[in-house]
Amino acid sequence: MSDKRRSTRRRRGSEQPTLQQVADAAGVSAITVSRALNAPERVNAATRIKVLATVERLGYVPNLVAGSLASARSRFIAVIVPSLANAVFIEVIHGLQETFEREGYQILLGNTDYDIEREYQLIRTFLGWSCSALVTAGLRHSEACRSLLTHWDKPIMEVMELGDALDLNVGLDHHEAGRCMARHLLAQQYRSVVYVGACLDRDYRARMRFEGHREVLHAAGLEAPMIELDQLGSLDAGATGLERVLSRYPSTNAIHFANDDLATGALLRAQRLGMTIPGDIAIAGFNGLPLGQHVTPRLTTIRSPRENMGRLAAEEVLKRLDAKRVTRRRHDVGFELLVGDST
Amino acid sequence: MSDKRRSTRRRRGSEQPTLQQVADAAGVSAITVSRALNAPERVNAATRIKVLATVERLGYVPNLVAGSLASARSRFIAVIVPSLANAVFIEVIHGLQETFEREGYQILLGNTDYDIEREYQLIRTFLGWSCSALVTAGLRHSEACRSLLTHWDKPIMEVMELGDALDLNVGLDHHEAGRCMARHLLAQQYRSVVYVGACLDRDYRARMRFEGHREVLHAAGLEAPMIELDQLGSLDAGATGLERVLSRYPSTNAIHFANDDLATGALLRAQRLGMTIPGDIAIAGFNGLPLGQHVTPRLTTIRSPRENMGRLAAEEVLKRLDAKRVTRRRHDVGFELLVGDST
DNA sequence: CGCTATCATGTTAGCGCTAACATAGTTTTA
DNA sequence: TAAAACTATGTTAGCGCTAACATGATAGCG
Repeated sequence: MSDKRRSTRRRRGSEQPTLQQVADAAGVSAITVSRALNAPERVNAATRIKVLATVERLGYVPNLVAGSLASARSRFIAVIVPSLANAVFIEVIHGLQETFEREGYQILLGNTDYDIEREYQLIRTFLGWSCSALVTAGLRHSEACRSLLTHWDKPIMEVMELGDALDLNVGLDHHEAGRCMARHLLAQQYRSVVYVGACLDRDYRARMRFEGHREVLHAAGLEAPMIELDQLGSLDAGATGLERVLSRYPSTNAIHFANDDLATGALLRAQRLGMTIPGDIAIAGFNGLPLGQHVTPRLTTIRSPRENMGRLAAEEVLKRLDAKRVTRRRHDVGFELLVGDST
Repeated sequence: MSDKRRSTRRRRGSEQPTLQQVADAAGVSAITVSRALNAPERVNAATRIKVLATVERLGYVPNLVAGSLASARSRFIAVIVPSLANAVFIEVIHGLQETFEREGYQILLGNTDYDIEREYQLIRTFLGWSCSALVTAGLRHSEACRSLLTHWDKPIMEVMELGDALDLNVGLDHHEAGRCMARHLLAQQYRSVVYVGACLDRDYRARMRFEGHREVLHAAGLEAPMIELDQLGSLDAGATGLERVLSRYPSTNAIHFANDDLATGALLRAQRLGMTIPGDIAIAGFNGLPLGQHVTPRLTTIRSPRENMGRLAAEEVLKRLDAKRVTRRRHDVGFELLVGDST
């Protein structure tokens, strides 16, 4: 029970060298190696070169877990999206990833499948990873989630939509987008317009667009019928949507779809059925995905700056992380009506 | 310099309670709280309930970084793909994510943009996070990357293609897929067939398919011209591809595209140009994306079981992590020729 | 030439958690 | 009924790294 009581009872998964071993091999202290790697300017050039050579020689890979624990911060950014099936989120993620990776941050990606409870679970887990910031899609969260986040002191970025955000906000006004398309359809003299969406309780931004749409139609003294599909945005669902409109509202002359996937699915189905667009029926979408611009007739839609939204969101978060500089909290990335030949 | 020399000099970002605080509040030791959370069956039911109630009451969120350091393993799975722009990888990721998340693993997603050096960098970083396993797309890696990985003792899964893998392998035979489609085109009596791909040096699986294709055409005594685009799979690139074929090989009667995006882009462009498919020109793709099945004529393509591939890969990795059970190392998920109306 | 300022590096003490061993209480077994 | 086996919980010692402070060397200054 003397000094002999050494501590050999330790695991050690692989035989990865540690910082200390690099330090010993280089003839410096551990902290110098740490600094040579993480804050090179704080180390004399000659020492730095010697240390980095040793790092190379031993094949040292820093244990980021240990580093994060010691410094109480990781270079993780939690990113939470409601779906991976939708190209929109992929592009936003892409914009985020590019920008964050350039600064050495790693994205932790979570997918809620449009389930607000799942968001809470994911956020809990992510907080446990000492993320440097959180980027999440949307402004609606569960109560538990809100209270968790209000006690959190790192940047929180809510993207996609605009409104009363917890912290930072980059997005666009979905009500206004819905109004915009409805006005366009009315201006084109369509009077019998159906809105078709999918799972609007979960994809509530699509519902917001519907509300804008309905407002405009009501203001013009028109009905605003709506059909809700139970399969989230897909070409298949769009085809189903078209058929349902045709059987339920046969006199319809325009369909306003909640997104481009649905709209394109409907457009392709209509063509397969031998219908003329926009002669027999006009079709409009939302998102401005490339697909809609490749079909003939080109789809009338609303383009949202998706990758840009990701990039801007990342930049704003980075600004905050850098200097805690006070930045504008809300950024409206806007949208653009893209008039194709389908309306 | 007596006992007074207490350690108050510690940061502590947010006022998150620690395991110890939960333990104190619940009147047990820290390890009991740890067990109540991570191995509930090792704690008496009454104690467990008491502890979990305290956890709830204090809003305790486990510090996963500390846990990972102490246990030398994180519940991270590194996943590396060459692109997010391609729906194929999204679907594989989806399959992986679903399966891994169910078992409480978190995916660390890396995107190489088809750059093999970038893969090495990403893997280095990911190893630093003590990932439990690595899933990467493809069998080709840089030398540095190979040597890094051969010294790593956790499961490595290479997906998408089949062959001489480092460890586990789930994929399909791209040479054979190329051959399969070429045989189909020959069987349909097309004799002047061009292969169109994009960035085949980076997307080398597309090149493998081309090689299979060429093999079959040569065996039939035919030329196998190829056009390489410099923009990765997109509808736009496909349209360009079509135009380039028409101008360079005007007598072509079938185009074998490296993937469905290209093929569909070409098909839609052909239609816009007023061409008949397959009358004027036949078009074939690869992947079996839904899009290709919604256009008219339906695209002839090869369906790969994408989500399945992700799911199977994840399951095999999990088996390994669970029990180190010896599993089959190589799984051929196969593919299926989907004869549409475009050939 | 003593004083402070700056630079380069080192020492110490944890970050919050869990593995491994230790201990006490309870049940089983021969 | 004592030893063995199991159950429930605790104690101890780090995991590998970095923050904060400490130290020593050199430079700058009037």
